[in-house]
Amino acid sequence: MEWLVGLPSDEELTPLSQSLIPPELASAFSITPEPPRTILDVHRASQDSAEDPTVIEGDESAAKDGSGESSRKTRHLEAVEEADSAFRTENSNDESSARTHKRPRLVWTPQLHKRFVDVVAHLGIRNAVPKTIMQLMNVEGLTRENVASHLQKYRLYLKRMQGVSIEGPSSSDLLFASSPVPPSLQEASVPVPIPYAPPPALIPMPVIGMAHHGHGAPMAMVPLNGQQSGGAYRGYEAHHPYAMFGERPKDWPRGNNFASMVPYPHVSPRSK
DNA sequence: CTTGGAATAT
DNA sequence: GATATTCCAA
Repeated sequence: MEWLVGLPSDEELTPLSQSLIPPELASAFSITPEPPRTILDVHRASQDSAEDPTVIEGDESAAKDGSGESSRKTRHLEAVEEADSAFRTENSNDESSARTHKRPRLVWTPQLHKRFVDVVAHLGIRNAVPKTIMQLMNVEGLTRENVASHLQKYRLYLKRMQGVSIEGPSSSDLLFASSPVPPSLQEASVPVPIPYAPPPALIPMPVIGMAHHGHGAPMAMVPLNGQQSGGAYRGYEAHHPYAMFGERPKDWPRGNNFASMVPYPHVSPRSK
């Protein structure tokens, strides 16, 4: 197991599912355009690409399946796989024609959120708007409103952070804490290569195949020692894969003096 | 006609 | 709480 030492952690590894060849470039060379990854693909790849050695070695701990598997290299994916798709399995009826039918509720898994944060960070808050973020994330099925909604919440999270800096990440901040945003939300208007989706530029940059090692089994991660004793940590087991956003600050812009905000910039007389 | 985003709804 | 949807002004 010594060989594990020094290997990049899961977070440090190059995110999978990044298009190595820009669409334009691909088409120019008659290369079959690489289809955008499905959220499910991302996850599958994440877990499947390389089972965590520590887990493969007959360590059943990861397979909290509990369905009594014998000592074997259990592909604890069957159970997980389905349950882990970002979109909740809805009606098996595939009649849905993109329109006319509402999509299943999106689940912002750590993987997805990671991409989101990366993109936002690379864009800089100024340019980080739903549409752009969505495009750069390059995840099939992801809609603008999906991103918009998440972004809205993400901003709230950021706001809370700058407020009280000396505040240990609460148990529920796990997800966000795992993919911290560059404290200086500097904008990178200058194209810092965003792995996930190549910008519409035709600049053939040398691309070398990179074998990404897989992904460990961070899923089993659990709030470190102690934490909040009282609050039972149900986490993904009961509800969501991870707690994304932390709890709200004890007291925030309630009737307090936050002069910067205007009473009602939005509301207008509904005279129609 | 499209998009960002706060407010609201589920 | 997490996401979705509504709604209006840019």
